[in-house]
Amino acid sequence: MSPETAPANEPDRAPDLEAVWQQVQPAAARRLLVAAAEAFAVRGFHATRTRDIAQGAGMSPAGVYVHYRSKEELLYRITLTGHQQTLALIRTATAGGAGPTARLTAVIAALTAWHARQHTTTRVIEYELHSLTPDHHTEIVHLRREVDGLVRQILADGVACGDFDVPDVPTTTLALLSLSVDVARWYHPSPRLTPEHLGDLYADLALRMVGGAGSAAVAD
Amino acid sequence: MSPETAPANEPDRAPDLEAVWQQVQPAAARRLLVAAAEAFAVRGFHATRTRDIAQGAGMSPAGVYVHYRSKEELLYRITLTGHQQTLALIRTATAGGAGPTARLTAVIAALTAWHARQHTTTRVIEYELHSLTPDHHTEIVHLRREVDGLVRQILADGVACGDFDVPDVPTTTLALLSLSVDVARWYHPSPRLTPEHLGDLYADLALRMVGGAGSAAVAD
DNA sequence: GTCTATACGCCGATAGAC
DNA sequence: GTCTATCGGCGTATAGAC
Repeated sequence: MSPETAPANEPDRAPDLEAVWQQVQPAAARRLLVAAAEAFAVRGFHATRTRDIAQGAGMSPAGVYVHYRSKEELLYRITLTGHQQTLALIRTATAGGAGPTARLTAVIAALTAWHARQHTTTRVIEYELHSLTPDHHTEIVHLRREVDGLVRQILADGVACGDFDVPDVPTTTLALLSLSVDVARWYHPSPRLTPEHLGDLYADLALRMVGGAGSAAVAD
Repeated sequence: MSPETAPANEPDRAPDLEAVWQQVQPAAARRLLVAAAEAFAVRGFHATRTRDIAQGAGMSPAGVYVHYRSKEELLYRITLTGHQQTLALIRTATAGGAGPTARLTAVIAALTAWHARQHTTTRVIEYELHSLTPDHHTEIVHLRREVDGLVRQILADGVACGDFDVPDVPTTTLALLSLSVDVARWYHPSPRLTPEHLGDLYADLALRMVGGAGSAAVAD
């Protein structure tokens, strides 16, 4: 392989997508994960053939089973890692003991930008859950409950100290998470609407939704 | 079939789901549509076997092809009718020449309640688009653009007359539609959270998001 | 670890009787 | 219009050489 051309089995991919799986070793296992995530995101789990994944990773069909026991295990690894990263993201954004307003805007901005920048990965982890085995599905649902609990706590704190005005905390929590999650469904990269810009817009919308300070632009 | 028992090929279904397809004739074609919508919603298009659909409609596997040319045609009919009903819903809610505030709350309440009550159907029409043939997919995307345009116009009108404060109309339109669409993903029937109640809650959230009157609770 | 070749079951769709 | 029977093809996963 000459230095001026990329190897044939390393397709030219968005660097962001590779970055998510950087720590996966060996390289062949990582290429398979990335290829699987791309295929699952575009076609869905059941419409993706193991041949698609192998070809995307520059391998023969049989090569998949050296690194993973089944197609479902690929989905599981993607989904598990994705949810762990989502949780880490939220915990980072809420750390430091800031007030509810700062925590809410930080979380929504980060979560939204993550769903936009990694829309390929997040499309899989948000919309292909039902293709997991029952055991794996149960495990992921537990992680999703943690996500819900962390955001709900911010709203509860904001209501308790009077910063927020929220008639129905559980449903508003769902609505806020809905906004960010659904970004994975429709977002495509655009110079007009970068992940960071969208994150800021959505953080502002979130603040308005909870009746927080800065949301009363109309009252001026 | 005795009068006190339901016929074996008419499973005990939510009446709401039957109501959506009431006008489809003959009855066998309707039963197939309903069975397909249920199966597609739970398992997804590619994980659903024609045998599942036939069994759900109380027919043999071959019976499907008397009424539909392919499994994809079933998905297409469900998706097309669903989008037509969505558009009709929005047009009804915006009719009458009311102001932007009344139109927005009516549309969001109706759209949200529709996604909740018909979460089985809407889960299919919102999340299985990618399994349509290219031609059918293109046709549906046109209908979706109409939906987007109708909601965007409400926001534009509200901004023009000063009722709304929206920094980015296209993105806020997407966010509002996101909220309602995503209901199809997570909603399940609950006495605490009826479709109508959720619709009212979301209409209030929508008004806050656009900085409309009644959203400035914090400013008092 | 990667390949070629293939086993084996499943699925969409059709044939043809009634 | 519905059935029984079945075709042809595809797709996951494995066997075994290198």
